[in-house]
Amino acid sequence: MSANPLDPPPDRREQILRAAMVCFAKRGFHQASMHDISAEAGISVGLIYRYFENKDAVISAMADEHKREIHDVLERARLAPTLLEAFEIIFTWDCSENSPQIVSAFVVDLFAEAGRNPRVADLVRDVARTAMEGVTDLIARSPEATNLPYDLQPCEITEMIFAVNDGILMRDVLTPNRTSAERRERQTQFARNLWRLLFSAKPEPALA
Amino acid sequence: MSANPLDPPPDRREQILRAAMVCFAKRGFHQASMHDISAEAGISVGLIYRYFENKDAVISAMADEHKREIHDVLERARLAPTLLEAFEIIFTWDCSENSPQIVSAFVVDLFAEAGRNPRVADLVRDVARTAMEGVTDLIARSPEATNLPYDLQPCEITEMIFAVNDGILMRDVLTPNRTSAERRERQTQFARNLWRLLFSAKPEPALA
DNA sequence: TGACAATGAATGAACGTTCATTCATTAGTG
DNA sequence: CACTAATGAATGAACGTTCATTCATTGTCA
Repeated sequence: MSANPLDPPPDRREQILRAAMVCFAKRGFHQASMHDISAEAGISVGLIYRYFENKDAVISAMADEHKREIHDVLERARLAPTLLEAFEIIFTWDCSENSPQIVSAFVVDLFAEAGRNPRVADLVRDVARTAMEGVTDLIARSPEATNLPYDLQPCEITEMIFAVNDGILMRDVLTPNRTSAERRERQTQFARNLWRLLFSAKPEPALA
Repeated sequence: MSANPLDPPPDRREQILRAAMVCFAKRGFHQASMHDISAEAGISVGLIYRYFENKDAVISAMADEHKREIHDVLERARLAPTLLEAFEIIFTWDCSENSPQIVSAFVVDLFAEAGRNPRVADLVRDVARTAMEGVTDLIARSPEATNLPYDLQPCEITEMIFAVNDGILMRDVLTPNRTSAERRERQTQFARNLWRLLFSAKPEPALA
């Protein structure tokens, strides 16, 4: 039952954060108790306080992880060969195989928390700003976007992209029993549709 | 200090729900205590229990109010002379003059709660479904939408509209000190941009 | 007075946090 | 190596606080 002595010692911080993610997604920040988290992690309550000052510190650490994750997504999107593929990466970042629908519940809660906790709001705002700058840059560099439709500003396009992305994420919490593959499929479709609306020339011109 | 005897008797239910909206927006469902609500309403704690079975019933009643409000918005949008004006009504429904940024905080919290409370999820899903059917119908009847762009299905268009709308609402909690007028202006811009992307013919065709 | 509206102190459950204690592991010593 | 001392990760009962909920009491008006 006990760990093999050759195994590396468990990374408690990581273990606690993973358990906290599950509990927060399942019950929300303030309804998930420290006992829930310790039980999910398979450790004692007290041990959490060896690695985190208090419950708020756990929440902040998870927001930090979220920030790092978004950064990674942006990096991957930057490396995509076409703008459409970059879109697809951005729109499906939360469709991980091993954590179905946990991310969206967590992020919606994170925004709700940001609405009343200024420290969390600063963190989320910072992530949002960085991500939007990255995407604006992405669009500016792409050959697809040399002729922007109408007189839309680049930042307006970015805002539209993020609004759509966040909107999907928000609605996702209403359909909790979709598989990762289904969600990925659906969100890819959104990415394609938005890309066509924004950047592709009309294939079938209007009758006039 | 006491009420003028000629005044109509206060509608306690309404009074409590208004106070609850303020408290929920300020602190969230589960951090706002019944004492907070009673203080905000200027009544005693016990009196709340004369009008609501428990705290969950208050939350449900507010979700019901939200449903009725969305219904009203849809009705007003249906009466709008043009589709663009209908869009503007839909996109600015939460920009009430007398309750700045309270609505968005509440709705984000409502979605977060829906992610873990099946009864709330059912309610929100029901609102969402009705609203989307209404908008799909709105689009189908409008002369602007006789030539839908590309091969977008009507329901895909509706999903795009709601994603954008919810996305804006979600991001709104990050900028709490915008005035109602500023938010209205901003959201009207989104409505116009999306409308142009979806329904207006390209004024400047691509070089090819 | 009777009927109902309203109060707010009391209750007990649940929570975040603390800390005295345990014990496997490691270091020190001959 | 054998034996003991020191370490600090890990535990979980206990503490003080907060909260939703109850209900005996008080106020109001016909």
